[in-house]
Amino acid sequence: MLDPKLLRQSAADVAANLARRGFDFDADAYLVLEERRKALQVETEQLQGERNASAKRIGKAKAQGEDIAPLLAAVKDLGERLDAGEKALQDVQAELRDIELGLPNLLADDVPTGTTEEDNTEVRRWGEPVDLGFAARDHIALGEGLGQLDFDAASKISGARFVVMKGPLARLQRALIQFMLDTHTGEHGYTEAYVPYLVKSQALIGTGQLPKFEEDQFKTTGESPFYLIPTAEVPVTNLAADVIFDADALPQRIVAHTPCFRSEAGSHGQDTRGMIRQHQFEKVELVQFVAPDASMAALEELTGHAETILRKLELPYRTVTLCSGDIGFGSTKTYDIEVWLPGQGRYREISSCSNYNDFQARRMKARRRNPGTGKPELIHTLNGSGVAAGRALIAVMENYQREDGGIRIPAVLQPYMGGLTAIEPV
RNA sequence: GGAGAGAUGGCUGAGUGGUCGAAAGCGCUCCCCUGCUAAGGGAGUAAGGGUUAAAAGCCCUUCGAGGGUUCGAAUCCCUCUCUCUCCGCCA
Repeated sequence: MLDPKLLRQSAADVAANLARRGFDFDADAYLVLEERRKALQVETEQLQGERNASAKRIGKAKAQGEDIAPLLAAVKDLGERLDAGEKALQDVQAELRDIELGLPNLLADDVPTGTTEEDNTEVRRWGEPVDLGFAARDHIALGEGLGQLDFDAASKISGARFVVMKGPLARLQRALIQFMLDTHTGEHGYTEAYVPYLVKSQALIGTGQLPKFEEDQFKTTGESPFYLIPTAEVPVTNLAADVIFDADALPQRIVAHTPCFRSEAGSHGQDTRGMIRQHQFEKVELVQFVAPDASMAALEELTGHAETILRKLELPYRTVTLCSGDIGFGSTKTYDIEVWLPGQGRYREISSCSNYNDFQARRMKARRRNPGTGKPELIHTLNGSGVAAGRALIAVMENYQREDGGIRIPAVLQPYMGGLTAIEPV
């Protein structure tokens, strides 16, 4: 959510910024509504003040044994006027809130303007795509060739966009997850967290998936349904909801491994084969709570933490700044890390690292005490994949494949694989 | 799943219809005093919002959440959520 004060005072500037995203914010309509809110609120609060004053008067009169009948008569119609005013005010405020919850975050100045991923700008590249010396297979051919990746079995059980893994390949994903968690906790100062995978709607409102992206979520039935988390960002970031951190409590860095559930509404036809885009996948997520002036530096740092994983795995990657048309709803600036996939002959997203500044914090009332004034102020939140485990598995398979269909195990993963150095074809 | 108890400010904890945003203690901040010295005294100390260019001031809201009764609700009524205790069941 954007600062309502900013919306009131600089609606046109906000509209101009959001226009870079291709988002149309009707500033004039908002301001009209805002004027109405102002009038109604002033009026309603005045009536409330009257009610409070007269109630006090009646109380005093009664205590002194005076006749309160005339006082009661004087406030006879106050209740009705107050009810009407409060109702009208509530309606306008709800309308304003609906608009505000639907507004994306303001873009940082250095976010490139563009419309599609073609317009993202590369900021750095690490490693060189390896020349395998033979025709690279994709992860599907490799996994099925090993008999350890089974899309048919998954489809029988759950349908499209699921996978069953078996044997060393299943273990390899687990190894990747353990390796990532250990690296982030051991070397990058993150605290590991285990969190719920089912959350209330309020949590998704806090991080920005709701109300706008309802159709992307899986949810349970019932009167107050649970939502399946689309990313650990949701439960982890909401740890800061309604919290006022002590002045010296930030930054906080939290890492969590969770499965992620996405309906992939609107992505029909995209990546239908293989396990690039699944309804269920594993991810290690990095989240940071930082002081308001520290978030841009933290974004660089967090992106570096994710990159470290790929470097240790010796997977070639490039890092891009998402352009205004490709960046996510709540982010002010996002780096995507794209890993080289020989089977596809191109770089594919394996991590997305975003600075939300106070956008999520305002929605979930995540604050800290300002060290100077002692007053509460909104913190900044960041998150990034560190990294997507399913896609990391694909990357390892395709980059470490041998001509015979076997897969070498990256050195850093071997301890997690019981010393295994390769997955051998049968 | 059954029975019971509870939810108040950073914490402990009073408060069963009015002068209560809320006693007292602890903690914290500032000031003063000081060889009864890991002491004493004083003042301050919730959050959000409106009005304002901003501040001050003034006002509004909030005692788990929502609804109701009332001129007036922390206090009465209803619904819900959560926590704790006991029983049952269970990874």
